[in-house]
Amino acid sequence: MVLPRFAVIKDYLYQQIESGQWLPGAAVPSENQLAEQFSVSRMTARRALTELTQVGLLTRSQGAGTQVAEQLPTGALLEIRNIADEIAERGHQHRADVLALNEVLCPATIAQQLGLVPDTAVFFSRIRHLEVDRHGQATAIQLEERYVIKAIAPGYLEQDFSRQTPSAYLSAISPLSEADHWVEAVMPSAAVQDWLSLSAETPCLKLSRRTSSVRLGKVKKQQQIVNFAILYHPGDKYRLGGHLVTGV
Amino acid sequence: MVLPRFAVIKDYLYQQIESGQWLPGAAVPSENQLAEQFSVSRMTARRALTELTQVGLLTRSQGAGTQVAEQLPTGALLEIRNIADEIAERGHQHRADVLALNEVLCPATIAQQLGLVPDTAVFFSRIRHLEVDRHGQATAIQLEERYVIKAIAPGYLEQDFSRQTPSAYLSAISPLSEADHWVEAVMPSAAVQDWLSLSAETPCLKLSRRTSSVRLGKVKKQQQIVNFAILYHPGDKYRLGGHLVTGV
DNA sequence: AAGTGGTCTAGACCACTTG
DNA sequence: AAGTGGTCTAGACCACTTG
Repeated sequence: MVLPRFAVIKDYLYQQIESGQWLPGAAVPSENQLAEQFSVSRMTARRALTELTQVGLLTRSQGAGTQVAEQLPTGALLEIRNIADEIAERGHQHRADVLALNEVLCPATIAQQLGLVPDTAVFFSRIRHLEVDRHGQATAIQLEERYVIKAIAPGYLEQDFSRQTPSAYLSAISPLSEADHWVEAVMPSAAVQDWLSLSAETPCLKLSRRTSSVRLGKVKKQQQIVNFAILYHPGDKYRLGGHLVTGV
Repeated sequence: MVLPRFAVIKDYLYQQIESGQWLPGAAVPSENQLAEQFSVSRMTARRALTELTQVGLLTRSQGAGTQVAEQLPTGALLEIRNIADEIAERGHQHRADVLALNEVLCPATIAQQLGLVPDTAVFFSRIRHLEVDRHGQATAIQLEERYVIKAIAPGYLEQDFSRQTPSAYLSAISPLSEADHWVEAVMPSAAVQDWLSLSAETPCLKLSRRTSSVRLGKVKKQQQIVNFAILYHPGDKYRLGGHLVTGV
């Protein structure tokens, strides 16, 4: 197995750091030093340094040099999957019941998230997502409540969300987006219990998400809040899973 | 504001995709075509393509060309922060009470996570993390139960975990690591209620994490499971927050 | 056979930080 | 003033996919 030259240098740097030979904050050889040491061009040495910087192992600054990054295991990441994909991956069927799809006056708490004044008219959808197994047994695993800025998706109320999820529809409309989200453990309200067929003692995983559409300008980034969604999951039937480098 | 040439090309490609002019799966101009179109060298055009590929906007394959990536908003990410950092960021004090620090015979459920046979001896720690505000008011926000492979950290039982978190200690010992984790909503057991001073009706956010130490070999990656941790958080006093591109 | 992306070179000029 | 990283060029050779 022949590694490209830049990969050989990456390996070398990686080993020095992983083994603890180079501690966080330590100076790393410069592009020119590595180029000479490995008999490659500066561009090749540079590539090794750049790629390790991109994954967070090194920090670089013009004029000052390259260092081993501080505090590698700062934060781990949890992946939030699309509910329909997740179900499909388990080889099960996804079914969506549209419980509500209308225009509402935005409650104050939601208005705050959307950057609107309370009682502004917004589109609202409430959808129950069910997982149907091979025997036809259906289990409710997510209740989705979504508030959408009207101007963003004028045709929202005309969609058939039992066929395409609101998420898929909105993605198609504003392809690239940015999201803030957070997770809490809550006891379900009587209404949520009813919609998800839960007992009063089952806690829920509540995922809140605010999405913005992003447009990269020449100078600055323009953001436009698109929607706010609250996703409830039965605590005993759903997990948010993840996998990523770093974190103990 | 003068953008570097590769950034101008990135902007152009980004706009084509963001505006929907180029749909997922569509062919993107080749390196040579872009080089000519923007009057730059192939390496510069290549850089624009490479960087957009790294963030997942494009897919490339040797011989076949470059395409707009399918299913951009596939999964969002949630960041899991280190509890001590999080508290410090809010300008509060972190306090850790070591409730247990000893050697135990590994319960079957934990053994399965660690890849051990049940009843193997492992190190165990149970720590209560508290947030102390400006008025000296302390609130328990995390109960950490951790099972550590003995060979990985022989000195584990001698550490003072009220001063340095187990996470920080283990990071120092095996600098680079990889983790699987998942989040659930659960009702706390009587013991957990007691340790976190919770009422019986408060649900908990339960974060489970299995960490492996990783060594990149020339040919394959070697993994070594390091520890398994369960972190309980009061549902009404704690949120897992995140922010990242993609996802509606 | 022609075109694509992947690797690599030996130069260049620049902005920046450091002694 | 010397060294660093950031950008860029005009070439080269290669493995690979496609008509």
